[in-house]
Amino acid sequence: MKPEHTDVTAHAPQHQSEDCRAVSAVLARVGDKWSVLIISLLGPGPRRFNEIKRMIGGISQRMLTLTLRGLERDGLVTRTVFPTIPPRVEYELTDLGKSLWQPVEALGEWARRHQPEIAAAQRRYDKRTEQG
Amino acid sequence: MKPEHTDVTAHAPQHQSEDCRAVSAVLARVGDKWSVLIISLLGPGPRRFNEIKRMIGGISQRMLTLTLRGLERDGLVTRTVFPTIPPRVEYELTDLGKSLWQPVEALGEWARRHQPEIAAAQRRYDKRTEQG
DNA sequence: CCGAATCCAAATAGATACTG
DNA sequence: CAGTATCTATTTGGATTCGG
Repeated sequence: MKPEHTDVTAHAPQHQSEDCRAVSAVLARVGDKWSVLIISLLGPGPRRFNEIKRMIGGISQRMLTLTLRGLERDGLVTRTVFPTIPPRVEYELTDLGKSLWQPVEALGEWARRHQPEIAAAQRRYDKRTEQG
Repeated sequence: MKPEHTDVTAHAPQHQSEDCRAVSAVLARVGDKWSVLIISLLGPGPRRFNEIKRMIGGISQRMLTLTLRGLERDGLVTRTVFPTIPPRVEYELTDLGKSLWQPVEALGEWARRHQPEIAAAQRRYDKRTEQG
């Protein structure tokens, strides 16, 4: 394992404004394959590990663990262990996570509305460029 | 090269709702390291290749080319070649791209506001977990 | 049930050199 | 100026096995 966590201030070395770097770094973190999806799922309330796994469907145990750890590290979700048998772990958005949920949903809304346009644009592009 | 372009409908095989998959796929595409940053930069108006490169600062020529191609394929930016010497190529948001610019800016706004909180959360987490 | 550890394949990103 | 080509390093992700 050892994800060797990245620092939100690390990325993008040179002439950028601080703002630009900060935005870029946060988005690089939150814009991985699963984070926004999980944040979106956690919006309505807390969820258990395998519950999230089932809802997403295409994620491996490993990636779910890694992604949740990352979100926890960023202060976006909390992880609560119930010492029962069998064990039970719940993940829930923090206040910070909830504040992120809103712009994420806005983006999700956009994606739902415009996904057909994007698919159409891709088909046009591919048709034009497949030896055209 | 050969990026072997991904289809927005490709991703996430199983039990998800169509919506969930669509959102996930669009976000996976747009949520790479540079796309949102470029969309953000292109909001105010068209830019030339090296202009974008300088503004971002930490991007390689190759990745800028690939990212712009992807955005063009998705119908989010247009690429206009001016047949002058030296050559000049301008990139500009399409209407679809402009409609995406708004939620992207919302996310950027969030990132700017909360970046210090995230950095702080990361420090706390790292301190707690560095052999704690 | 909720993970951690390990191994391995594939996708991604950077450096460099070259071209119209 | 705006790319393309190639080669390599790094990152990422899945499959599997193991443990509390």
